[in-house]
Amino acid sequence: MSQKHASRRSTSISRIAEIRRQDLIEAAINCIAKVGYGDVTVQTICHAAGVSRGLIGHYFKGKDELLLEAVRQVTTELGNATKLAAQDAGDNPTAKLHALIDASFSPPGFTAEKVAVWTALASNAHWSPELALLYKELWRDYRYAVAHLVERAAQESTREVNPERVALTFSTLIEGLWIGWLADPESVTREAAKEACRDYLDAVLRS
Amino acid sequence: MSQKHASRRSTSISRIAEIRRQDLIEAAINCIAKVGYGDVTVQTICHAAGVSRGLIGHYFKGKDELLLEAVRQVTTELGNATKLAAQDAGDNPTAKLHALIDASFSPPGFTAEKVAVWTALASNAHWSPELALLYKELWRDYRYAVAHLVERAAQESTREVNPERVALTFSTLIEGLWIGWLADPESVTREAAKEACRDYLDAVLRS
Amino acid sequence: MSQKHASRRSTSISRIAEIRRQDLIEAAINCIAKVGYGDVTVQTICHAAGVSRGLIGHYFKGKDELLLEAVRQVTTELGNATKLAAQDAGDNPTAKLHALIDASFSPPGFTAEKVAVWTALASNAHWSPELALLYKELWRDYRYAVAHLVERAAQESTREVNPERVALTFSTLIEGLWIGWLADPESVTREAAKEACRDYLDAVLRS
Amino acid sequence: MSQKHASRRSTSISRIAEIRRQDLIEAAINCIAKVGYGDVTVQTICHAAGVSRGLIGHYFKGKDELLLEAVRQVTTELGNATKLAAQDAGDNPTAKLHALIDASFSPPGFTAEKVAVWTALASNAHWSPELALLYKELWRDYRYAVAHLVERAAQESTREVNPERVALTFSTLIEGLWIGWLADPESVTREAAKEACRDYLDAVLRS
DNA sequence: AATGAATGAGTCTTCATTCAT
DNA sequence: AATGAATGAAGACTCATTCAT
Repeated sequence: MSQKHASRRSTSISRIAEIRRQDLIEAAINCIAKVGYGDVTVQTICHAAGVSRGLIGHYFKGKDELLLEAVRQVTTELGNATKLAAQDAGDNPTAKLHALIDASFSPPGFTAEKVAVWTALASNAHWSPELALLYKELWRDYRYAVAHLVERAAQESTREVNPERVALTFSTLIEGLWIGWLADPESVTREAAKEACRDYLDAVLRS
Repeated sequence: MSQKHASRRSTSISRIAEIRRQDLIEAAINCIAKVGYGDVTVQTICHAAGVSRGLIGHYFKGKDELLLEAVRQVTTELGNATKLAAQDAGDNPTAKLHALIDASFSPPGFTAEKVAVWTALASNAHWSPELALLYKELWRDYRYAVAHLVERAAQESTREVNPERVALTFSTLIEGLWIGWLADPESVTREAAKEACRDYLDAVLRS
Repeated sequence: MSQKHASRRSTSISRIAEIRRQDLIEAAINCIAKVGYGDVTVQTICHAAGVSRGLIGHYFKGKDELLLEAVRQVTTELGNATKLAAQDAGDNPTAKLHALIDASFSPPGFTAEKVAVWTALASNAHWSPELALLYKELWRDYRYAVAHLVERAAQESTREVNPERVALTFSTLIEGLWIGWLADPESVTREAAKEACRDYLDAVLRS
Repeated sequence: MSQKHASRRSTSISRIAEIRRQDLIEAAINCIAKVGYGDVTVQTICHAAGVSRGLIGHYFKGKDELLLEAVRQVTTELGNATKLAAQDAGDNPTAKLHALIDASFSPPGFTAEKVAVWTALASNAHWSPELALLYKELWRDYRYAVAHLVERAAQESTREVNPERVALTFSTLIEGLWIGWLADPESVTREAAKEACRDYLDAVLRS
């Protein structure tokens, strides 16, 4: 009984802690999207999270760690949404690739917040070892999977393709469209982005 | 004689002013590339330019104006390099497009400094009206020209292409490769970037 | 019990905030008196208050707001001292006017700090909308009350007086004596100031 | 001949110098009136004078000296205007005193610029030895003269007056009205100021 | 666990002054 | 004589972090 109590209390405590962490992370994500990665402040985040300024120190080493965590979470969610979309697309590799395109420019993977955070990740990786590492690993895995799909899809085609290069182009195009959409949403609408990706894929894979 | 003297003196004075402005702009560009757009400080820039901190106020309204000017200069130089490359490529539209690709990933258009500044421009446009305006105008003009080239190039092909969409994809791919190269130079080498662009162009334009 | 605790804590917290605000305001007042309104710095004030420079931002929007608050407090205290003196003087309007004179050149209404701050108020109102507004309202109310007293006092006299004009002269004379005392204390002693005011009042009100 | 030339040249040079000094002094006066004593900058003054920033060093030790010179000039002009008015008023001491009142609130003695500068003088004397000295001497002489006039005027009256005290009150009232007019021109019009002074004088001197 | 008071380093900006031309 | 380029000190303000409660 007392054990149960203790464990229950500890669970509830850590649960609260986890909730607070999550609150702060989400607040950080929203703030990045709202004011830009470079203009996010601890005060901004804590205000958005509805907690006091000092609380950040209880759950994170500092502002940088919180921001890194926020980026990590966004990228994880993006990855999950992508994987899920691919899984739901059945066995056909071409269909899977098209599902990736769809998922890349549709919620929940594609949202203003996620794109803003991703843009922050991509554009700051060069000066931040942590972000750089995260960035490289994410694309490496993604490109590996895409290359595999392209390879399979290309077998149906008579054309000769370089799967790695196509994967690089494909992923870069998606990232470019994200960043372009953020900077100038009028020129890069979601539909236009999808069509651009589809066009590319069709051109590369058609016989 | 005295007129000549006066004019000579006034010229040399304004020349000094122009030189200092240029020094500061170049220092700003180098600083952006060195420490990142968000971490550039007045001190950093002035130290890089070899002048005192207060001098920035003599030639610019403030830090923001200097940074904007730096971005403007880089984009102008990039645009010039691009136009020059296209001009030198002769009349063939396809050749011109390939020249654009080459120029986009070769000095002097393509340098670490320029890519860093462009990345700053693209990733901050969403939160800065000035940068947003600059960004939109640059790509609008670029895409207009590329679309025209694509249209002409496509006439030789039997395929049906949407010049505007191709121009969007083309420009986005280049920008994505720039940003990707900055974030992870190992994955996106210059050659790989060029080949990715060429691949795309060939795939789209081939009959 | 827990409510009492909570309320006590919240009280003590807000009390600290109020104390700090008051500390800073008083330090500001002392600094104005010590170095002059134009030479007061944030550093000066915070040093005088025994706190760090950054603290000013916690309790005030900035230096200007703190200075305005300091002026406001001094004028309020001056007004209170004046009203209290008038109240204590009984019903006789002439006695009340003489009480005003006494209070105007005796502590706690009349101190070096208060006079310095008032001088700052009067001499800067022309270029500061906030100070101008404060200044006008203070004198308007004061003159209104004095005019009323003069009117009543004049009924005992056979002379004809213009209460508003007397009130203006009276208040201006007091202010002039304050400023004159600050600039040259040897020429305008407290006693001389009082006698000057009494002289004026007697001359105007005597039959 | 050559001597004449040299002397003429030196004269014309020093005349230019004198003109420049005067330009700067007048510009300083205008700036004090325009932006306030505390907000005057070297740049402001030199711009108003139509000369370059560095020129101030050629004619004055620094900003402080120029400002002091500006104050000195204004007070001199004020004194001259006052003396002239008294002289023009004939021999009657009462008439002279009324002439002083008139001159105190009429151009050229009374202008916005002069009042602004005088207010700066009075309100800063406490923290500036130079201004304090100037201030004291000016009023000392003025009060001495006024006391003399009051003494003579009082001989016509049956009342007993303290000339020094009246002179103090008189001068303080004028100063107070100047400062009050600057701070709140609506409450202290020129006419009201004159009438206040006349009222006081009449009340004190009437039998 | 949570607050917010407090700090102090860091940033931009202003400005009087100096000096080479 | 005059300019304006250049400096560097000093100012106000922001902000991440620490810590007592």
